[in-house]
Amino acid sequence: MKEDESNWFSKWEEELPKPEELIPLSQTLITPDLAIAFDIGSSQIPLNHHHQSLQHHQQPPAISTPSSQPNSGEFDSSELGGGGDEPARTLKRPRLVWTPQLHKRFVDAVAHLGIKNAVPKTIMQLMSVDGLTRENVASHLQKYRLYLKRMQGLSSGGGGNGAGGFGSGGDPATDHLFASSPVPPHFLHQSHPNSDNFLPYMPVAALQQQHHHQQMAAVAGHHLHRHVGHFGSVTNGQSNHQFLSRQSNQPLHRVGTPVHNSYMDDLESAKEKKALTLFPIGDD
DNA sequence: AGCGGAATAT
DNA sequence: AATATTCCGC
Repeated sequence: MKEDESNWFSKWEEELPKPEELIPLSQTLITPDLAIAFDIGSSQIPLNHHHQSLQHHQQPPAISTPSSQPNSGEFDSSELGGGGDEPARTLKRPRLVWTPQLHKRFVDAVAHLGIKNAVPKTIMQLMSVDGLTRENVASHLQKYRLYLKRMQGLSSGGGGNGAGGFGSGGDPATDHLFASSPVPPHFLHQSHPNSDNFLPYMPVAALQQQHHHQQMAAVAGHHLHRHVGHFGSVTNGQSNHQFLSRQSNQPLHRVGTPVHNSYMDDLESAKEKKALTLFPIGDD
């Protein structure tokens, strides 16, 4: 059984996002509106591309909520109410789409924090995905917990598979996303009573092993990034290392160039509501 | 005052 | 169904 742990751990190592994989992650959620609003158009953030990124929703009726949004009167725009068409700077974040990659990061973060310390804020920090909000994580976490719970109730046979397959256990319609990442065993067991943190030691070596390849990480406007420096030690004597930490600052070359992944493309063009899709690429 | 979490809304 | 937003207790 201890092999289990080392085993999943090895897996975990392997599954660590490689630099290349991090890129798409980092050019995430900043909408052009936001970028503009922040005047950080300097860098890049090409989101304005036809699909793949934000989307203005239809704005809700009431104009209320005037109090917030210090729009600094620049685009005073009498907002909706009368115009009611282009809510120019009605800043509203696009819905976050939890891609398998993102979810994986989420799971990894939770796994390493231990269920106990895995709270939205901490998870968010560990994930260090730039546009990610605590609310995003909280919402996802809620759903994820339900998923885990449901799974514990079942025979342990079919639950946490996921790698490559799905439907194992016979629920094809199961939570698509959740089934796509390996759920660390301990998740299903129990909330660890007192001796939390099982992680022996983060083989940071493994990370370092990645050597300094082209560590291009951050890409999007590194300006308004809420990058978290690092997490030396959160609260409890958890074993926090700086494993996932990277990206954010590091103005490497702009990668937003020919990274055109034509994937679903207009697949959803039919839809009115597009959501922020971090990275269309889907591998694991 | 903010956070975490369930409830509720879209 | 998937996310977001609200509500409430700490």
